Amino acid sequence: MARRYEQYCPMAHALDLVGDRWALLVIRELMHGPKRYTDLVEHLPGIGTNILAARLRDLEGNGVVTRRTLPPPAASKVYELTDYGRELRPAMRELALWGARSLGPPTESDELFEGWLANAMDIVMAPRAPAGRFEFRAGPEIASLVDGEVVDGPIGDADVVVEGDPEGIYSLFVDRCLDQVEIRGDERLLDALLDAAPPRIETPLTT
Amino acid sequence: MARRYEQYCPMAHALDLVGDRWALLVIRELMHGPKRYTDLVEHLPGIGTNILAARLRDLEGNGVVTRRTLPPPAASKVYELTDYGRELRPAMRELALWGARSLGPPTESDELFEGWLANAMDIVMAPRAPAGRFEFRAGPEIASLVDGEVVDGPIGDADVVVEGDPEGIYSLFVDRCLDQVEIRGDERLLDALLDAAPPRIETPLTT
DNA sequence: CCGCATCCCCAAAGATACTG
DNA sequence: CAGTATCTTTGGGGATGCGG
Repeated sequence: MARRYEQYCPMAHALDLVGDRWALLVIRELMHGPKRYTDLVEHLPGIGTNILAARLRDLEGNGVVTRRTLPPPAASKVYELTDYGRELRPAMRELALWGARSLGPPTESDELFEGWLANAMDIVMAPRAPAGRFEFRAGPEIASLVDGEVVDGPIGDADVVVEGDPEGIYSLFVDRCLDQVEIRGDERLLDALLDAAPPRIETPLTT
Repeated sequence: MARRYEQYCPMAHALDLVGDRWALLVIRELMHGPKRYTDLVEHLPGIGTNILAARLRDLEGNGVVTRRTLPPPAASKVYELTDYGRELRPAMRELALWGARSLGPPTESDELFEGWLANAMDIVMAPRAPAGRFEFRAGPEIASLVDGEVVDGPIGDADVVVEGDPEGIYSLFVDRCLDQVEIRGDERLLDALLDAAPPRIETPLTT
């Protein structure tokens, strides 16, 4: 674990627990539910295996993550968040909302790892989404929102289906631009979703 | 600046901007208003001067901080948050609230730097505080809350004055324990403050 | 004094190979 | 599959220097 700040400050203490590099991204992955070591490696492009092992050790020691062995015959180990770890969701949501304001559309160098769409929807839109069945498709990536719950993959009986490339989805979420995506179904309900969970892009990118 | 994550994720992007070690603590200091380089060094015990310079450079490049030269005759340089930087407040508040739940009372090794009380009050209590004039004293450290605004130092005409040592203040804020502090004035108003902005300590420390 | 830059050292991160 | 071992690189911590 990285060195502690040793200041009597709630935020410094929070950073002692989850402020190390990669820690919050590991937690982001575990927000969807328990995952195996290898699953984590796949969803965290660029992380070294030793780093992941170290982070999981630290987070476990800090009471944020627990290690569990699945009952036989599966018998593989999974990592999952503790109750305390799950309570990070509001903080992560605010941080993600803040980041979204200067994120911009995906570029060449951005890794569009499996699950990016579900991740973004879960943390940015899910908490305030209206009731309804939404399905979003960005190339191979498909994620749905059912009454405020994010579901990986397609759903049947969707009220709205949105299809486009990552840039199109971005322009929809951030700029409310409907031109670069194909929309089938209840457009008003989609408007309600965009109204309820706006990424609130107010600040231009400065750099 | 540390290496970027290069993932298309709003949170990963936020961490690219303010996820480096010390960055959020620098921003915490600037939340109260512009500060000079040396003021920052004093309030961030343990930071290397080169690290602080690097962080300020990075944050400036990321559009979170600006550098300004005061008009003569002062002519000294100050750093202050941009509008975008100030918008980090909700994220920092949530993170601090989360951290507060496992912070515990101050220990020997915790540095009780100047301003810790005002900091904690500002980020944890100010956003939901009821109208009223509160003054808190923990040894040499005095901070006040006037209608939801944190003010350094004592105020005249306070509705409530609370006096105690850091442990006592902690037990008041976190455990609602009134025994270790001396309270003068309107106890009901103090109750309202504690109700409105509870640190919500629900999870026991696991380590 | 203020605002850094430089230097040295070590700990953590990255990359890769390998093992129970 | 789930990590450990090993090596290299990079950034942080601490002290000091130095121009404005």
